[in-house]
Amino acid sequence: MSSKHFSELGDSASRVLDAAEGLIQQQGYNGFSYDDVARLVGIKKPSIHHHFATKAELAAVVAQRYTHRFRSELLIIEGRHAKATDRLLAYAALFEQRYTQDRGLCVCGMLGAEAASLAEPVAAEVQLFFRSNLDWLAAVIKEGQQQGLLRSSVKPAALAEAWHSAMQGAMVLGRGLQSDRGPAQVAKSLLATLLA
Amino acid sequence: MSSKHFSELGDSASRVLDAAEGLIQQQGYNGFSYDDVARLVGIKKPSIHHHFATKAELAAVVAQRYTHRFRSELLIIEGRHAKATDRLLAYAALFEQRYTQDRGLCVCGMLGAEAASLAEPVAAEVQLFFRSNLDWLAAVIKEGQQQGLLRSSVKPAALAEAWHSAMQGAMVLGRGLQSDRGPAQVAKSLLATLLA
DNA sequence: GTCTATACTGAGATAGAC
DNA sequence: GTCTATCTCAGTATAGAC
Repeated sequence: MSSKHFSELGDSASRVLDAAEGLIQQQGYNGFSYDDVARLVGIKKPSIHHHFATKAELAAVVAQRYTHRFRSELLIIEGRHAKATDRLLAYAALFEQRYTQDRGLCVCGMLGAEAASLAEPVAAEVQLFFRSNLDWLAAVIKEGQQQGLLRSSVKPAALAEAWHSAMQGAMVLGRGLQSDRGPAQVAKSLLATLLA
Repeated sequence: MSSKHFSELGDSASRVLDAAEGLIQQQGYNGFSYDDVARLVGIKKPSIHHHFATKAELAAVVAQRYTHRFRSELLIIEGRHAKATDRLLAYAALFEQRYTQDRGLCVCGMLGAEAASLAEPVAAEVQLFFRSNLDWLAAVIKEGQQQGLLRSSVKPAALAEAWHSAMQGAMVLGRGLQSDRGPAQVAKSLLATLLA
C-alpha cells in the first residue's frame, strides 16, 4: 500500500505533494479532492492518479515527507541553539511560521484530528510524527532541567506532551477565533512558567 | 440563515442534533453526511432536511447548543469548586470525559481546525465558544493569582490562552498517537508548573 | 506523463404524496 | 413529520489513446 517513499519521486509528483500538503493544512483530508490538487498543479485529475493511485496513498506520502522535513528542522535547531529554552522557542517558531503564513495548521495536527476517518497507513505515518516530536522535546527538556534552566517538578515526557499539545491547540484556537495570534505567543507564556 | 435556536426545537430535531454532534466530534464537518445522520436517528435523509435545511445550518445549531451546554457546565464548576486550582482541573475533566468516552474531540475544536471550509455562520458560533472559554479561564486564573494559589508572572489572559490550547491540543495528540492519554494528564502537568 | 472519456458512487438538496 | 422519487453535482477511480 504505502510502500512508496517520497525520495523516489519525480518533479511533478513533488508538485502534487506540495499542493496536497497545502490543501490538507487548510481543509483537511476530508476537505480536498483530486480535482483541487489537479487545478493547483495545472494538470488533470487522472494525472494525479498516475502518481498516487489512491487518496490515502497520497496523504500517507504527504505525512511521511512532512515528518521527514520536520525532523530535519529539529536537527537544525540543535545546531543553532545550545540552551534548552532557546530550543523550545525555536520549536514553537516552526509552527508559528506555518501558521502566520496563511493560518495553516500542522499537517499532522489536522490529520490527527481527523484520525477516525483515515486509512490505517495514513494514521501510522501521523503517529510517527507525534512520537518523534515527543521524543525530541523530552530530550530537550531533560537537558534543560539538568542544566538548571527549567524547573524539575514535572517529568520531561509529561512536559513534552504538554508543550506539544499547547502548540497544536494554539493553532486550532487561533483559527477558531479567526485571529493571527499563533503558537509563538502561547510558547512565550508557557516558558515563563517553566523557568527555574 | 442561522436564526434558528436550539431551544425551540422538538424531539426528533434534538435527536438529529445529538447524532450530528457525535459525528462532528468523530469525523468533522467534512467527514459526515446527511445520510449518516439519518441512519443514526433511524429516519431518512430528506427528513433531516425538514429539520435543518442545509448542512451549514445544522452545524451552526450543533455548535450553538454545544456552547450553551458547555457554559452551563462552567457554572456548575463555579458552584462546586472554590479554589482556582480545583476549577482548572474540573475544566480539564470536561474535555477528559468527552475524550475518554470514545476519543471524541471537542466539537468546536474540530470545527476550529476545519474553519477554512466552514460557512460564516458556523465559524461565528465556533468563535463564540472560544471567546467564552477564554473569558471564563482568565477570570478563574486572575482570582487564583490574587488568592496566591497561582504564580503571577504571566497575565491571566495569556495563561487562559495557553491552558485552553493545551486541552485542545492534548486531544489532537491523543488521537494522533492512538492513545487513551487525554487532556487530564496534560492539565495535571501544567498545573504543577503554575503553582505558586 | 498527460490527456479524454467514462464508470460508479455518494453528496446536498428539492418536489410532492401521505 | 416522514416518506419515495428524483435532480444535480462532485467525488474517487479506471480504461485506453497519444
